[in-house]
Amino acid sequence: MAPSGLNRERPENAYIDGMQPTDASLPNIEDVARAARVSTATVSRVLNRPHSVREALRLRVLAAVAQLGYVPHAGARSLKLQRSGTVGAVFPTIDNAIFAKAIDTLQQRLADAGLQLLIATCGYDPVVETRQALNLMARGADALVLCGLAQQPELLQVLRQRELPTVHAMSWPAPPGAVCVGFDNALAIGQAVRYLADLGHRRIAMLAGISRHNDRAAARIAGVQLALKKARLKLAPQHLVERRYGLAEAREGFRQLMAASPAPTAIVCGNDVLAFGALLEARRMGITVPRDLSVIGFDDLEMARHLQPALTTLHVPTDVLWRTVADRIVAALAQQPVPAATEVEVELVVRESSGPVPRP
Amino acid sequence: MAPSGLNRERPENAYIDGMQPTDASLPNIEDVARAARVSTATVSRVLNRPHSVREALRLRVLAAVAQLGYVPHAGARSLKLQRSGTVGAVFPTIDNAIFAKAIDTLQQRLADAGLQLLIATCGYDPVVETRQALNLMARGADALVLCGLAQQPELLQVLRQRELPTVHAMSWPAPPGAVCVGFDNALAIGQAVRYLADLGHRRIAMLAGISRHNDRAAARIAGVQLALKKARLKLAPQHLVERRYGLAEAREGFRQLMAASPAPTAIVCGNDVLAFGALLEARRMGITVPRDLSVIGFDDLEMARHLQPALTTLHVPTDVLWRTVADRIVAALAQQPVPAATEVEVELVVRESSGPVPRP
DNA sequence: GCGGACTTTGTAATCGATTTCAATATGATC
DNA sequence: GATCATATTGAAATCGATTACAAAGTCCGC
Repeated sequence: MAPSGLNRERPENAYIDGMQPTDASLPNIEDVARAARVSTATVSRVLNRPHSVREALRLRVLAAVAQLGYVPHAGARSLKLQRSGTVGAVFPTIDNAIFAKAIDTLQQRLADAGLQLLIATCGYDPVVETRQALNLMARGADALVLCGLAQQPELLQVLRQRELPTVHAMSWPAPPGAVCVGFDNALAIGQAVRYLADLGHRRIAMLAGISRHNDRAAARIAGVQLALKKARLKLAPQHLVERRYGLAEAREGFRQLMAASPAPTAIVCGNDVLAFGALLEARRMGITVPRDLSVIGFDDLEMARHLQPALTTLHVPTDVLWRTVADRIVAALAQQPVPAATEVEVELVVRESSGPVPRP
Repeated sequence: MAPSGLNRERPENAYIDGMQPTDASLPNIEDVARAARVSTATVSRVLNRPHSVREALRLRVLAAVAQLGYVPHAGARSLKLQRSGTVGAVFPTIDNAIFAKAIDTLQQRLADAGLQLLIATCGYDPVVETRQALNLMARGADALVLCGLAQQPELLQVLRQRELPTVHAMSWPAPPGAVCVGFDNALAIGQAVRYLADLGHRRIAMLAGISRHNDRAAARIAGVQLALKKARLKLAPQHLVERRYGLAEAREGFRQLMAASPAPTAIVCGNDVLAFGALLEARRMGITVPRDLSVIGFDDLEMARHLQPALTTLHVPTDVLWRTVADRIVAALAQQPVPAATEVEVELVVRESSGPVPRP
């Protein structure tokens, strides 16, 4: 008799091969036609324009479809129709709530129009972005969504050559010939600077994202500089720090800014993740916000209103923005005219992390 | 002379149609063959097994490809090859860092194997999950990734019928015939309960996710109940609250738990988002964690270690888990044997949000 | 019962890439 | 230089769905 231990074989050791793709070919339209005793043309019509087939036949066909578990072959379909029903999007990363929300919205809105979203990420690297975009094209994407305007020229050229409908999101305006939905990053962040200056702040610093290869991050820095200039102030070199969009990096960058002399009385951050890091580190360092220091973010992630102190930040209407992106894609694929540039409004939301200059 | 205002036409009003799909058909393999004065077979070989073509010809073909901007038609390719190089995944949502990370890892790992990830979301609704999965299949997905084990039977049946390689992530073990990579949610959360009980807590409450249609949320509740029972305790009805995974919902649920009498001295949360909400609301209510109350999360999102107090939570090795999921898919598509169930280890990480029972 | 108008259905060509099989070129050997 | 083995290349069939066009069926009034 076998030792009972054999019955307790751990699942890790159980290899299964039922998961492998079979060689048993799937039912095709011809199988369905045969089963329903009609032609393949009729089957196709039942599936695509049901109303054009007499009810009796239609039901017979549908029964056959259900019985065989028939699913039309997407490849064959896209070959004949010359479109895949697929839209590609390249994001810098997915690991930031602002992009996660974007994907969520985009995906749902496209799905409503019968389109499937293909996603790729490039880690803020334009070379990878180009590769990913070409890859999506090769996979048959009918249209493309890209973030910002800092793509490689060769990619833009291929897109133009193939006349592939493309939308640039999150930047505005777009160069001639391009379609964009977004906002003016420089102008938007200027609101925060003006607000701080009006409160009496004179030593305003910036905790920025990495500006290289990122037109939005760069525009936000430029926007801060411009707004400071208008307020007859300037961004001291030691008051500008660029860091990756991560909490740990943000905390480190914050420490560096606060070590500057003179220390800033307000910090404008390149996005909310950086601002979260700033708030967290301020707390750890015993700096009370907003009494000792004002902190302002950009994006208005959900967490912003929940933190204590609640974060003053620039509210980006992510939902509207990405719904609009989806609408532009849908319109273009339906051969409808598309506005070249669409601006969404970014507003300063004053919460608890900002206030008047501290009394020395 | 035209008024200068005309030059300032706002971009919003500029409609462009260069974005529309053209009728000018794209170059196909035949065009390339003609341009390179070879047969289509040779072009195909250059692209798929370059080594089998003499260098002179290969270069001529590659030049033609580059010159025409030729990209193989994915549909035609998948039609002939009977595979699309595409993997579908249905996630409950993308708007939770745990899934965002998952997608990130999965996408990258699959890309390394030359596979493109197709993503759909179902909002924790199994009916939508089925629809999305079928949709992905119709789009030609060669394999599928699903979350948990609570799929509708009809979906599982279709998957089995088509013998489509499928991996269930985040649960363990799997029923016979299924492949899973995950962990035992009940056992994992039991660690947190035992730890609290050992610290002397007797009134332990749970802020859970919605358990309906979510085997993982349900298992976590069951795990808490089981572990409490082992510690000769039980989960009072007023000490169990289910809420959607959102900060606002979590805060509200937390208030309800703290209003119970007697109030709990520790709260185990269904995931980190709920725990974040609990910490934030505790602070707002003037409850000091961990002095007055212990809070434990589940997932170990990046934010967990950064909050103050840093969150004690169950660390889920997201990276390993999803890399393994990708590896299973890749192996299955390569006709290699695949372990039916793979367990990853979930460990309690004690930080600052938990401690001994408060002295009354 | 028949012509005409309209509906419904089927036949067969087509989309673009891959690959089998056969033909041709190349090189090695004596 | 002839022969054979090997390396390259090309012609044509094939994958599965859609649809133009033709054929067949249906319905109507007279």
